[in-house]
Amino acid sequence: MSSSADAGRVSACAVAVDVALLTIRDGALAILLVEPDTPDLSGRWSLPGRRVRDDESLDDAAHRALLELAGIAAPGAHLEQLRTYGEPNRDPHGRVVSVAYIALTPHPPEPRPPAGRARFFAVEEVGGRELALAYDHERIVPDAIERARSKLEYTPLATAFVDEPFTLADLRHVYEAVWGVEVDAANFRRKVVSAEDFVVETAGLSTPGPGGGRPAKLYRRGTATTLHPAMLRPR
Amino acid sequence: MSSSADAGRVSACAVAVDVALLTIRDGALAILLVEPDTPDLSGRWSLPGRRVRDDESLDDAAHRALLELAGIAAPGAHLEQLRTYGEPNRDPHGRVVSVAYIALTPHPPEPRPPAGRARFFAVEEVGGRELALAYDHERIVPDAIERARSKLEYTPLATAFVDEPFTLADLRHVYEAVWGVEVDAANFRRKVVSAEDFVVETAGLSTPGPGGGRPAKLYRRGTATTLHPAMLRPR
DNA sequence: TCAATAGTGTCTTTTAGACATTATATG
DNA sequence: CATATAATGTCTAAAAGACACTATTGA
Repeated sequence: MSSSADAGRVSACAVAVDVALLTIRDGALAILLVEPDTPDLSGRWSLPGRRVRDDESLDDAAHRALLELAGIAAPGAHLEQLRTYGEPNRDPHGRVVSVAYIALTPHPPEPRPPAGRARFFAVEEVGGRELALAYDHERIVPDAIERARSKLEYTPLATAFVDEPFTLADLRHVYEAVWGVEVDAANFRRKVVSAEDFVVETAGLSTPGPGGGRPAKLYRRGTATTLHPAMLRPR
Repeated sequence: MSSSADAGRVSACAVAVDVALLTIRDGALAILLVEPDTPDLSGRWSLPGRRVRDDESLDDAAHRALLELAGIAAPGAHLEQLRTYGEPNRDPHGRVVSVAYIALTPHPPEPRPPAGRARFFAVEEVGGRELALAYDHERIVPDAIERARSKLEYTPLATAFVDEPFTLADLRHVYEAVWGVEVDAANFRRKVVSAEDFVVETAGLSTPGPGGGRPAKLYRRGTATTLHPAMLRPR
């Protein structure tokens, strides 16, 4: 919007970003949380967040939050806005409007926080009572999880959780981990290969595990941005 | 996020809201634009936007922008965040982070701007060259339109464009206006009534127009938040 | 009556889902 | 050989879409 016209009661108002970094760990959806070493927060874990600098884009601030608070450089991770949380009293330190992001990455990059602690939690643990989150992150985290779950339905975003090249079993395990349900391998295969440009077949084959098994074809990400038809989760 | 820890190059940084108010006008999707009376913007139209006050929620600021810049009080309108636009140089007056909203309302409420001009444009006109938008609103407007189009698919949001009670023809005209396609009345009816809690039938009947015609059953909004199955637009 | 609009029936195609069968690897 | 995993085939049910048909109004 413009400026000049409306003076009003507009004063210092901070803009921050909070990042929900999601990954697949031990077959389950996991989220990165940090424990600030500041004494005033009674050991509550929170999403990594930083104030946005004057010369920095919101996306850049999100990457910086991951780097400075968890030691994670994830330049290739999928990063997208979740929504902006701006209730006047959401932060006890003053008015802070926070742009929340979700970031998706394959495998857990090991957190190396310069201060405090940082680790991945299975999302199942986060809902419980024993893990209290700071600020309004109790609201942001479920929003982030639901966003990931629903975007797997109508976008090819599941591929952001696997390294290339990948097998269709790898991709299916992503859906199973994020949705928390079993997916029929045969029907899954048909839907993935029939959805236009979701994945592209390579010439390679996977090497079977120690117990044997037929080698699987290897695939790479396709160019699609939405899935036709969608991969709907069971209702 | 927190505060105290990171000082950095964080300074004055304004937060604003911009609102894309969408409605159905003359059978087409229309958007509200305002023409600021400030001389420095060379007559470019823009979305109504306001800076967010210290004591005000983002949603409240969105309503205030509609009221102060277009004279439209739409307390019942559907209001939801679109996304936040925060590139460092998006506003020539300085760093302004803008939380964009979409608002959906039945019929065009007549704009009565206290200053400048405000009117609805069919969204088809906005893409053209003769209507230049200020700031980065050229990006926000297509995002808003696409959001409305896709939300009609998997949410009952079409009902936000009609007054209650409404006929299924009214609702179908919303889909046709927003998507810009014709929708088969028979199949549309079947899908709407079979989608759980999309609409609820009332006892009333509509009064036919001057040319006659069978009176239509009247419906109200149901309680669903998502549609099962979805109302997919033609590909 | 006719024109106009609402609502139902029916048929075909597409998609989803359950589950059996075949293919190719290891030990 | 048995076991494990990948890939295909088959059948049924659900949903989408085209379109004919019936129902109820005004003129």
